[in-house]
This record gives sequence, C-alpha cells and structure tokens, in this order.
Amino acid sequence: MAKGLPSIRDVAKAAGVSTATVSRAISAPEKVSPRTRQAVQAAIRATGYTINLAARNLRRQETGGIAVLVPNLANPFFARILSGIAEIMSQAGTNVLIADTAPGINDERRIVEYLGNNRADGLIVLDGALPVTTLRDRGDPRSRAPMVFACEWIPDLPRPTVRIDNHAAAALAVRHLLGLGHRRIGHVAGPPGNVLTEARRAGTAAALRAAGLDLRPDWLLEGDFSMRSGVAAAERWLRLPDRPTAMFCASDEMAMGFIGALHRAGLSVPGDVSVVGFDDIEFAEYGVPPLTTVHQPRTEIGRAAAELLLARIRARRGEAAEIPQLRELPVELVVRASTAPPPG
Amino acid sequence: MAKGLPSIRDVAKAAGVSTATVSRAISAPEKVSPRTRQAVQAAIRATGYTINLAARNLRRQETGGIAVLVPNLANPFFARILSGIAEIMSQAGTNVLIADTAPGINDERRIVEYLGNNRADGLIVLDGALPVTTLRDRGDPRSRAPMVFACEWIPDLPRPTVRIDNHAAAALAVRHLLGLGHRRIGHVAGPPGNVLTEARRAGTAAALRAAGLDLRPDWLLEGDFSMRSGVAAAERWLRLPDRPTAMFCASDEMAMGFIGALHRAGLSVPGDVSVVGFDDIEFAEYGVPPLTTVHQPRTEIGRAAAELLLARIRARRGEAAEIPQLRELPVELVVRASTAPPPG
DNA sequence: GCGCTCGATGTAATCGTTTACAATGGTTTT
DNA sequence: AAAACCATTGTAAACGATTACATCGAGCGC
Repeated sequence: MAKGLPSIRDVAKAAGVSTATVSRAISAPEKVSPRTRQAVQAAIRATGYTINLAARNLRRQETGGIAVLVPNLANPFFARILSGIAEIMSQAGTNVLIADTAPGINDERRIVEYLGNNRADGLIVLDGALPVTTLRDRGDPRSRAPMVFACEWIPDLPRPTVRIDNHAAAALAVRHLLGLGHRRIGHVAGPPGNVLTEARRAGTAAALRAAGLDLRPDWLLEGDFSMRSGVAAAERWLRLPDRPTAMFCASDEMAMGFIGALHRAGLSVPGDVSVVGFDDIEFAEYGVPPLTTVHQPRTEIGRAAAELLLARIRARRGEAAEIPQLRELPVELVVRASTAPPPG
Repeated sequence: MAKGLPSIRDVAKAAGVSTATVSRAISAPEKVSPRTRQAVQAAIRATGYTINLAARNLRRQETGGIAVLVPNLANPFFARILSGIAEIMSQAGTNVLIADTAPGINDERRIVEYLGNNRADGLIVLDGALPVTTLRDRGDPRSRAPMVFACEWIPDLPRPTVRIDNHAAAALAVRHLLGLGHRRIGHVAGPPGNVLTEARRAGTAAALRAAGLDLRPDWLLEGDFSMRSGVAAAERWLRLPDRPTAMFCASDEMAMGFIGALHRAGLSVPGDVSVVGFDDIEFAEYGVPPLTTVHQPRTEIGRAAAELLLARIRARRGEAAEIPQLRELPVELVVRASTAPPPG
C-alpha cells in the first residue's frame, strides 16, 4: 500500500460530488440517484480507485477478516476445507487468517492473543480439542467475535456448526460391509475423547446392533487418525487370536496405513480382509487397492461454514439473518476395490 | 472488534503521559526513558489494551498482511509450506492471506483485484505458471508490493527466490538408481513448460550422461505431477516394447499412481521395476511399498520465504537489510523400499 | 401559495494510531 | 555564563473512509 493511490476524494472530485456520496454509492447504492451512481462508477473507473480497507475497517469498527483455527495445517484433510472457506470469503472481500493450533506451532496464549487482538470479525474453529476456556474467555469480553464450528465441535460450547452426520455415516460404512456378507466386523477408532471418534464408534456399534451383532471390544482398536496409527493398529490386529473379516477405519489415512501393514505381512485386501475408510481424501482413489470410503464434501463444508459465519457477522451488524444451529451435509459411500465378500 | 475496547488514550491517561509517548513506548521503546516505558507497560496491562491494527495500518500506509498465491490449495504438497509461512508471519504479527490460483477458483482478474486492493504488503508466489502480466502489471503501479518466489519461479520475472536445487536433486535420485546397478532408467516428467519439469528433466539427463547413458525419448513420459497422471504414465509404460528397469518420477504423487497401476497389472515394485519419487510427502513413508524419494524441506522453504519477504518489506520501509536473490535449501535422498537392484 | 414530507446530497466529526514539529529542561561546550 | 546540544515528552495534524446531521429543492395536499 503505497502513497499516492487514488482516494475517495479523488473520485469525488472526478464525479463532481462529495465524498459522502461516493461512499454511499459504493456501500449503499440505493441511497443515491441512478444518475449520480453512474457518474460515480465512471469516476471510479477513470481514477482506478480501490477502497482502502484499513480506513473502512477503522471507521466501521471491524477488521475485515476472519480467522480459521486448524488443528494441523500439515494435514491434507483440511486443505479443501480451507479452499472452500477462502473461496466464499474472497467473494465477500473478507480476509482469511489461518492459525495452526497444533501443539508446538502456536501455544494457547499466542492464539488467544492473535484473536483477541481485534484481528478477526469472526472465527471458524476446526479443532474440537481446544480447551473451552481458550475460546470462551478469549480476549476482552467486549470483543467477542462470532464463532462457528466446522467438522469438529465442542459439546460444552454450543455454537452453530457445519458438519456431516458422523453417526449415520459410520453406520453407512458398516451396513456396506454387512451387505457384502461380513459378520465379523472391527473398527479402528480415532483418538479417545475426540467428538468424531465417539460419534463414529457409536454409529458403528448401532449399525452392528441393528444386525444383531456386537462391536467386540477386542476388535475395537484405538488410533489417532494418522497413517502411522493405522500401521500400529494393523500390528495389533495381526496378533489377534481371532480376527475379523472386515475393518472400518475412522479415517482414510488410518485405513491406508492399516492396508499397507497388512500387505507387508502377506495378507491381501480385500482378499483376506475388507477395509473401509472415512473422508475420501485424494489418495484414497489411487491407493493400492483403491479405497472404499465415506465421502465427506469438504469443499462444501468449508463454503457452508464461511457462509454461516458471514451470516452471523451480518446479524451482529443488525441485518436480520437466519442462523441455523446445525447444518449437516450429506455424505455418500464410495465403493472401490478394498471391500469384497468375506473369504470362503 | 467491538466498541469500547481500551484505546491508546486510555493507556495514556492511566500512565499519565501523552498518546504519542505510549505509541513510542510500543513501537520504538528506545526513544522513551526506561521509567516511562515501565509505566506504559504497566498501564497497558492494567487496561488490557491491544493495538488496533486497522488504525496503525491506515496511518502507516500498510496493510499488515501478505498474500500467498498457491497453484492449488487442495494439493497437500503446499500444506506444510503454508504452515511454515504462517508460523513466521504470525510471529511477526503479520496476517497471511491465501489465494488459490487454480483455474476456476479465482480467475486472473479476481486475483489481480485481490492484490491490487491494497490488501497485502507483500506477495509470496508458489505458482510459476502465472502469466507474467498478471504479476507485473497488477494494480496501480504505485502500489507494487515486494514479491518473492518459493518452490517455483518465473524466469522472465526475476525476484528473490527460495527453492531447492532441482537439477542437483534429480541427479541425486538418478545416481541412486545407477548405484544400484540400473542402466535402463526412464523418467516421468511434470507438465511441459513448468520450470520444475525442465530442471528435473535436465538433472536426470545430466546424471545419465555422466554415466555414459542417454535419457531415451521413449522412456521419457509426460505427466502433470498428479496421481492420475502417474497412472496414465504407467499405462503407456506397460505398452512399451522395451522397458526400463527403473523410473524416476518428478513427484511422489505420480510415483504412487505409477506404482499402483503397475501393481494392478501384476508387476512388483521394486522386484520388477524400481521407482523413485520426488518431494517426500507424508504418504510416501507409508505407501505400498514405502517410497524412495527426494526429501524437500517444505516447512523450511515456507519459513525461509516468509523471512525473505519480511526482509524485503523492511528494506522498503528504509531499514537496511540484505536480500539474497536466490536461496537454495538442501535436499536429501530418503531410501525406502521402492528401489532395489535391477532384476536378474 | 403555504407548509410538509421526502429523497438526494453536502458538511464535518469521527474511528485509533503515528509522527513532524515544538517545547522543555538538563548537560556540555566555549 | 551564554550558547549549543541532546534526550524526552507533548501538541496536533494527518491517514481515508463512514455517517449523523443539516440543507436543499421538488412534489403534494389543502
């Protein structure tokens, strides 16, 4: 931002009106006569004027940006969600700040500071594991910016949320395995305490129960959504005296790690075991074998979260808006080559 | 940003000094006596003051943010680079705006607008395929913000660049295959015209030539860095009347797609063919088989690019700074299980 | 024709910081 | 002891937009 850029005064002069009229022509065109509006438009083009957001934000008492709290920026799962958020926000002329909440990158204090620092008009939280206090008491109470959750959420902190129905999605995956004839079905879960872990585990158990089966505790393996933890789960699985014929993994990364480890142990997927993943990340389609998985509409989740937050911000400015407390986007099962009827 | 937040006036009152002194105590502490500095610090704590960046930026004629142009946000390769950038920028109190330059997401006009709009004090460009004109003539000439390249670059637009030595890195990969005894080595290249494609292809050819070999045109397959294009390359490879015993792929994604397709065709890696990738993305470590690849220090590239840009921005403000035109970060070959001596 | 309303526009204060310039008082130089 | 200097601080004018309030004139009813 260099000196000498055309300002609203230059436009006003060129159009032969006052700065107030130019301002109105820009942000409330209906308050200005069509003639004047046109003249202002022409003057804007002629001068090459672009609005100075720092000035607008200062005067409007806004920041012109929203912040996204990502549990782990390095995780490719979030890339498409961010892309959806960025798309909507860029259309709205709103900046997107991204903060990585992964331990070690930014400590809790820094995040609070970052957000309290009147840097953001709103907050999209993708991390359901953040301490409630971090989010609740952030900054000065007078500066509390509206907040929405996407994908994950914090049960103790009710806020509008965009996500999929994790319970139903897990059940969908399990019913696919049941439909193939599997009766011995295990589950590789996410990290304990995570809301997604709980919802997907419960959905798995519910689908099994509906078929008259149980989720056997020895077939419930714990992971943390990472590939590495999928490998570890496979190692425990291989030591099982009595093995399931199918496994539903709570993330694609775990599924791919799981399959890779089985492969190295000489087992075939889906020949010996069927595996279903969750998320439908890019790699799922081209893996060995291509992975059957539950598709999450990630770009769409990002867009929806962005729109929801924008609506909340506008509502705060006084413009009426309807704010749904929960928006659940549809998932679908993508059947590829990692699932087949049980052996024998 | 709500009304009623403590401002610099409140701090001034609490500390019994003028607003000018408070401002100096914050941004140029050496200009203020130690006594006053302490009093101001105490007053800041007492009032809970946080600076209003919109006001500072307006006055300083800055935006307080930098923009990153990413060729494809959905590509996990960029996640860690962004993470490195975000880390440094967040320490510097600078916002990071992210714009996806993928066709269809934002058209060229929108990007120019986005950047011309005095939104960014600087620019990190990760996309070497952007039309030069988009970047050169962006916005008002008076608003030209400093720019640096990372990973990719545009030869016609010389700007400070952070990257690896792609030529040497490719040669490193090829020498590994030569060292295993391979003499029949092919290459899956990136999209034509891409700077990385050219550098890596040239490095490949150079390493072969140094061993008295040629890069045979029929063994040079074209891709576009994506997994899908790796699959396509494998299909062409399978139809080859005379096949190489080893392939060096210019990206891990292509390598993984390539391996997957070979697998489905009943060939074994590295039993029948050795494959080396490039980048060392997360999935490379856990693939089937784990991929031998050239490791790019992506977080470090992001950090270095961020620091370089900050230096350029400071230099622009008049603070002296040394700006290297090229910073090449070291790579290393990570040997895993996708390479072995040639069969027989 | 008078007074009223209403739409369109202008005037000027304001948002919270930074910084050029001025003022102050103390120390050193001559 | 006057002059010159320096460090420290204060005063007040910016930065560029928005918006409450004032103004103006046209249209309208009576």
